[in-house]
Amino acid sequence: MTGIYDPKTFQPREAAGFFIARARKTYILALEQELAPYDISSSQWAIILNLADGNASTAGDLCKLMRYDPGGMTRLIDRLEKKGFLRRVRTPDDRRTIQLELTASGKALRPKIIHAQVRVLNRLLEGFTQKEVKQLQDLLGRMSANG
Amino acid sequence: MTGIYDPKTFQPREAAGFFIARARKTYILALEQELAPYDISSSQWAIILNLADGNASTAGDLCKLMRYDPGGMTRLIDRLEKKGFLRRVRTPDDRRTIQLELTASGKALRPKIIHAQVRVLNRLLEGFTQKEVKQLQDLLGRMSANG
DNA sequence: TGACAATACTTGCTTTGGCAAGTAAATTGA
DNA sequence: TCAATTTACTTGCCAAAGCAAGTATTGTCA
Repeated sequence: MTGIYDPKTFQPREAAGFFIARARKTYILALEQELAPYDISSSQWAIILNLADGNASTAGDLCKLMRYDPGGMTRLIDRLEKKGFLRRVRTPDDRRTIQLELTASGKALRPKIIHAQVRVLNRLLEGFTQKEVKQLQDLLGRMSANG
Repeated sequence: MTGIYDPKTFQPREAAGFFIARARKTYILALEQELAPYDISSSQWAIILNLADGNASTAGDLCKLMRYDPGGMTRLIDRLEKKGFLRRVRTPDDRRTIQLELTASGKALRPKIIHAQVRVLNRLLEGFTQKEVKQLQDLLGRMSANG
């Protein structure tokens, strides 16, 4: 079975990798602008959301979920804690793990983040049909599944 | 005209932004593994390629092309120069700009990078038809164009 | 039980990447 | 012409992210 791309004719700036990287950068930059008023960066909002939605409750959970380095996660949480968006809570049953709890101001960020994402995505997906969005997500999902 | 996503029903981990970010991470991680033997990181190979292919010849060119910060670019170039993959060359006609020239070992990286990308992309795109790849690139291209 | 391994997080070191301020050279306009 | 602006790069500062080594706690099994 011959592959999609051939090294002899491969043009980096016309391959899927390039398009993905560029779309991601476009998305991140737009989202950062939307979130600037709330004092959270493009790496911090994902943590807020995952905690708010119950996808994770510890640093370890977040690392697995986001394929993120534990060292970096510790420091990200440090900054979010310092900003008052979450707090670390030790639990007696396992004194190694530290539960993360959003504060009131942390919880208040969720709707702001959701709205920012919706605004940005709806703008970037202007001219797309629902079917095309579904298709895009499906194609990207299949790529990730191959990884 | 109503948008693609609605804040009331929006689920971050099932939206296009999430799929793009995940696919990009999958791609970057796989590519980094392939390129590890050659001592270049995921931000350095793009510079080598763009210089090798004549898409850029100065730091400024690279910044525009990659939407990259000039400060970061200076230091990236520092490291690539220290590794011996390129050199800075002042030209008399405009003494502000600094031409970047790949060394022999820098040029030798191009085919390695191309092959690594092709290997990775062909693996991640396994099960895709040519048409689907084209479609993916088209959808992502339209997103970026909206940005 | 008690040594050893596994788990969960932290810290140090490095690269990456952005912002802002700074320097040097070239361009513009009164 | 020459002061002011623009351009091109550099430097300092910081957040982000990965690797490796370290600490504390829990789990395992001989």
